[in-house]
Amino acid sequence: MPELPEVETVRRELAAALLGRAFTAVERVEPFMLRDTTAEQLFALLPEAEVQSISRQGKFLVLGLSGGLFLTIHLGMTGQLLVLPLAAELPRHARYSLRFAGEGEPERRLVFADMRKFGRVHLTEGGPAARLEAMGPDALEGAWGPKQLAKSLAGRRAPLKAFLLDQRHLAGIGNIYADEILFQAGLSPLRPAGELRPAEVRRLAVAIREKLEEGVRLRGCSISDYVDTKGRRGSFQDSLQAYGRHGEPCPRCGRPLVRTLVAGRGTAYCAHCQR
DNA sequence: CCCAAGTCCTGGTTGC
DNA sequence: TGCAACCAGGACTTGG
Repeated sequence: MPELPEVETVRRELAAALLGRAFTAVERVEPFMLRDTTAEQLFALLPEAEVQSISRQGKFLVLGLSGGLFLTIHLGMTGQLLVLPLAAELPRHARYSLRFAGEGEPERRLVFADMRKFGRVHLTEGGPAARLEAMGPDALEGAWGPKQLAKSLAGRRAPLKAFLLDQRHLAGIGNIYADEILFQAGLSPLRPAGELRPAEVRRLAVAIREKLEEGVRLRGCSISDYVDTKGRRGSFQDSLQAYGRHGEPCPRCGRPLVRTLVAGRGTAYCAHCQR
């Protein structure tokens, strides 16, 4: 699943491939993907727009284009953003394809492939998609610390894991990294979020940054469909300690990890080490 | 048939 | 009592 580290890996590659280059044509687009825009607008506005910046907030990518345009992209659950030469065939589940080129360069394609239909793209003028405004600070690069974390945790009765998955508090954590962060911090996913003691909040803050940094360093988690813009897998899946490992021994105490459901999501944790 | 899980939406509950 | 904030759960999607 593309979460913060996967999207950050894609962002870095897109920066190398796209910055300073311009879109030349909209080759294909499935209308169901579009938000805040229509296919007609996409066809009319995108060609000749130059890519001036590529940023990320949580799991959203934002391409700043010339003419005050912004392309906001979400990979959904199984979305892949691929940079391909024109000679390559379009992948099976290509949902949209944008041609681009730099001065005197051959055209290439930016292809969004998505087996399912959770991915979205917005073309807006003047700023990124409006829904980003409701999002909390980026969980890795945002300006937050234990103090702010304690503040947003305060009074909440929802399970801790549900809090981590809620993008309005911190942006970028999904199901895989939530399980890994909670294991690292030694905190139960079921703990009411508002009941953490100060020392536990500090442990949580450290674990969030450490696990996301590790994910970026390992170029993401390819446990299912995730690949980078060149189709390469990440390797964080080889370092998983909790996610998907229910029934296997806890890496810390050896007792079997258990599985439960939190916020409708499968959750693996150690009932002994995580309190 | 159930499971996987991103975000959005709805409707019910809580507490000031 | 009224109201906003909060929270749980369903919808959507397709392949294993």
